[in-house]
Amino acid sequence: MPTESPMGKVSARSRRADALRNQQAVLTAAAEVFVTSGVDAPIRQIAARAGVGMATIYRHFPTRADLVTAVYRHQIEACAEAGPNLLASADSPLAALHQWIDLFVDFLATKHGLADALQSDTNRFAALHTYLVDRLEPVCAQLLDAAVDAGDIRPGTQPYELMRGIGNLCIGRDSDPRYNPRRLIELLLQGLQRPRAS
Amino acid sequence: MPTESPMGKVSARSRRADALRNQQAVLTAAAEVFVTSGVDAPIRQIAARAGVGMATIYRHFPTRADLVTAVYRHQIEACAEAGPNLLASADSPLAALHQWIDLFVDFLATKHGLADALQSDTNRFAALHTYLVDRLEPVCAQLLDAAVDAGDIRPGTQPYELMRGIGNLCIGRDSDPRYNPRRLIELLLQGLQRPRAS
DNA sequence: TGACAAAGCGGAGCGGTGTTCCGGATATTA
DNA sequence: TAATATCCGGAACACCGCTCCGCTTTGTCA
Repeated sequence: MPTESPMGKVSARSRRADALRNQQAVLTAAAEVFVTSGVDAPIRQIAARAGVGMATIYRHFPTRADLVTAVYRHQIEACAEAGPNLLASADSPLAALHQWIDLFVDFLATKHGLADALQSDTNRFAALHTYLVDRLEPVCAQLLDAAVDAGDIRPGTQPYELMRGIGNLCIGRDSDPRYNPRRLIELLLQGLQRPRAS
Repeated sequence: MPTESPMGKVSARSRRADALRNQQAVLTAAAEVFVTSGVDAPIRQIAARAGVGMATIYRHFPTRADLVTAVYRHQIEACAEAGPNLLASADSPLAALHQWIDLFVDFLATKHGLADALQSDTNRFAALHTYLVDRLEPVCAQLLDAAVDAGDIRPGTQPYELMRGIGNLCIGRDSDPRYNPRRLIELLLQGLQRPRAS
């Protein structure tokens, strides 16, 4: 008998075996489809690849955000855990912040259309947005605070705003070779380092 | 007899009067609908408000981008013309750049979902993107060059990248009170002013 | 003025997508 | 094995972008 996870996130208690199998199949299929067709791929396509009906997907993942969150949960978790590690290993808090933002950008940039979907005008993907913020904002805040304490950057920047700005800058990165979000993010960090606007 | 406009943009030559009336009705209706429902409002809705069929809209504005461009052409034009004027009237090239970017942000921020749509992953709105860049990039380049020549900002920043970054930062501005794109844009400009990263 | 051709119009219809619903299949338990 | 709670599949409905074609309106010319 498996011990119940504290959050009960994927608790196997009293669930039929085929339901679990299907949930796994959906996750695998979704991960594959997202790579080629982006996170907005039609549900029918994911269902077909997983060999299940559409209702099965909706049953396990009521909103698209739930599905996307489940698919990327591990990578988000890894990004969150990297924060404190970088703070311990990097040469300076500022360097740690730099490297962590690089990780964050890598995550967003390798997911076809993820950044685009995240900041959409409506609240599609609201659940994913919430999860991402809940998990990563404290990490970003810790890195920011450390850099401020070390005198590397000016105080006053809100972690939520910074993360969201970085996410926004990553949108549509591959639609034009003239646009490279990393250069602008670098500029943003330069702005943070400026000691103080008189 | 009206003189033909140089670009032939809305040339009235050899067009039926009802066609012109309808085109105007569509533009008016679209402008109204965009305010409440955003630039992604269903074509049917705009058609109903204008009192025309959907085909009439597609006939005058083959793509959605054409319609949006026509609706906002005057404002884009005004923003383009403001560039040189600001350069002449502001205290410094840097101040002119600041003020012009403020205008640009005002334009984007008051259009429900415009920024969102502009940078979408696919090339919906490609025509609008092209028009905006063609018209505003030279203006932005002129302001940047002047600021560089005056020694106000570091060289090397591409106007296209800057404009696009600013546009991206304006996405989803009203979905969370914690997010204020202007603060981040200010940070970006601070980064530009930093004399030189060693 | 009146008729004719060209220009323009409207909305039904097609293809695609999200989401729901329910009769039927399946796993689990006794 | 039989009973039942659980779960499944895809048909069905709603909505949207876009096209197509029979019909209407307009401008023109005798």
